[in-house]
Amino acid sequence: MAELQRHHQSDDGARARPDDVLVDDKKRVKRSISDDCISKEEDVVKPRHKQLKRGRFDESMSLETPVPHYDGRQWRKYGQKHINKSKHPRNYYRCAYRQEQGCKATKTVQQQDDSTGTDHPVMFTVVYHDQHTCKDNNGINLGIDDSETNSQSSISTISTDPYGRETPSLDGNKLLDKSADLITRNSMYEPADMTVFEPLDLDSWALDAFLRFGA
DNA sequence: GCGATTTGACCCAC
DNA sequence: GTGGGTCAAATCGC
Repeated sequence: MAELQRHHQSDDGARARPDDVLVDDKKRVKRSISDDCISKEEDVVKPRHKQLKRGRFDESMSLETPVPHYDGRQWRKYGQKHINKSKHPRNYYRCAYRQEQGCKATKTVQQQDDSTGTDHPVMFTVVYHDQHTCKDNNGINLGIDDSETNSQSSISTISTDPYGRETPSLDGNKLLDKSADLITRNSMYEPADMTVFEPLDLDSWALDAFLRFGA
């Protein structure tokens, strides 16, 4: 179904973009300009954010979950990338409150290659980077620092459990809704077999996610 | 119309 | 040189 929709969309997209060539041309022009006059362009166009790559993150935690989106946070997708030797693309999400509150939390979600069989629920590897420094809409700090009480409060505030179908009390939780919904439907009655790969250096944010999935 | 998502390009670490 | 994380314009959907 999702596949059909995707095809449908891409078909639509192909049809609905009579100016594809134009767009490409624009991009090409833009690129060639920047190639030709790099320094000049950089003066005019706002400089690209410094892109820090590997080793950027001080903290990260990975886990396997059939419901990568139900972690009680609001995430905004900012990228998708096909990863070498991996069947499925990796999706990149950052905290929805990044702009408002400067929350640096990000996560990557990648479907596992061997999870496409009918016997097992679709499993995703979710890697969380950095910690939430944001507060949710209720002004409750979803971030870390005070570990126990904080994780408690966030759990009680956002009683999210894919199996209980209680989602965060954010009516505008459109973020990630469709895919999350799909994924959840696919797997909501399956046991969540969670594996934490890293030593459990559980800050509350990690603990929060961990508890949420019924570790 | 606005906000979210998609997607190709860019850029840096390895 | 390659892989992978991020950006940002274009597009989509409500």
